[in-house]
Amino acid sequence: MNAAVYFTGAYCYICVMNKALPTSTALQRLREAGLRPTRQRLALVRLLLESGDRHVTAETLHGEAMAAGIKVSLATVYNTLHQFTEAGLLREAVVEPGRSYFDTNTADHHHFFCETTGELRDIPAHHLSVSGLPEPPAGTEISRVDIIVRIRTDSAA
Amino acid sequence: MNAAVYFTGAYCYICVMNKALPTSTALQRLREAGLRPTRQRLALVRLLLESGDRHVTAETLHGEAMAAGIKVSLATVYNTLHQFTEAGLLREAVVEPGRSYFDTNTADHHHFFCETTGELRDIPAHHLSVSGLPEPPAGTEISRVDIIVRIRTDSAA
DNA sequence: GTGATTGCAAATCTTTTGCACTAAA
DNA sequence: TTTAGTGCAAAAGATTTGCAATCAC
Repeated sequence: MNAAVYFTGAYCYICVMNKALPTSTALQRLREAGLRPTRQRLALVRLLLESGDRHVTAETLHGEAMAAGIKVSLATVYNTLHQFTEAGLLREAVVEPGRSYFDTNTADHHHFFCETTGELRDIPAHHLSVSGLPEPPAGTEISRVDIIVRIRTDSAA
Repeated sequence: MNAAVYFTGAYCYICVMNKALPTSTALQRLREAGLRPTRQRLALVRLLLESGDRHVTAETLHGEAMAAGIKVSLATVYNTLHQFTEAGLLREAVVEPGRSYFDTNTADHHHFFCETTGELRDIPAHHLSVSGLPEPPAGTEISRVDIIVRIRTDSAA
């Protein structure tokens, strides 16, 4: 990788990269997904995957990118999140009307959603089991079962 | 109830009412909910509760009201749906980003959601059981568990 | 009458899209 | 080059809000 390529304007891309996912891994992920590794995608993959399971909205990820000095437009963040989701790098979680969360955990799992704070937390699928699921209506097949455990902070009077 | 009160302009409110929930029941529901029984609320309660379990969006309910000759603005439909939900007459179901469904079934239950058609169908809670639910994070309590079984029509090649 | 409710239109918020420009291969 | 990707600003939806007019009590 050529440092010069990533040194743009007022910020040093390398500094951001140092703390993030190794470039090789990020590149590999994009290649596997069949997505051209552009500067923006590379930066977003690293932000997303550098730490463990994460839940972001387009808005929050865009904010992080800005804070890290990465130049990327909100429209591109939206587009990229959807491309990543289609490519299987992310999963979309629908828990609130009017807001989409994207989840870096693509394994089978479920969620705690705190109605008070808006925080989303994973529940590994192996913790849970559902029984008594009725047959899906004729002519349809199950694509996924989502369980959302809605919680709220104890009402401390 | 005074018929004259419900005879407004170009349509006969009574005609609409004949096929719907008895007025007494609709009135009672609103009274129980502490909501002043206005013409619009009365009409919407009846549309919502006249038949069994229903799933509506503000848009679809507004369309039904229009078709039935009931004068009500979309903004009022939105406001009313939320008032009904707060009052426990309805439940909100979040299944798709960018669209809120309201469910006339307020009993404990879950959903099939068809990704192909957008159709929502109830699964009575007694059909299902979930085991292995982890303790909610400290300081929080569970308010509800939502299970969405996402289905799609068989991919007939 | 008096305060709650409604309608309308404008505002807000999230998300998508069109198109000229830029960058990867 | 050649084509994919990006940024911006405008558009598109869904939902909410402000305020004057209207309605229930």
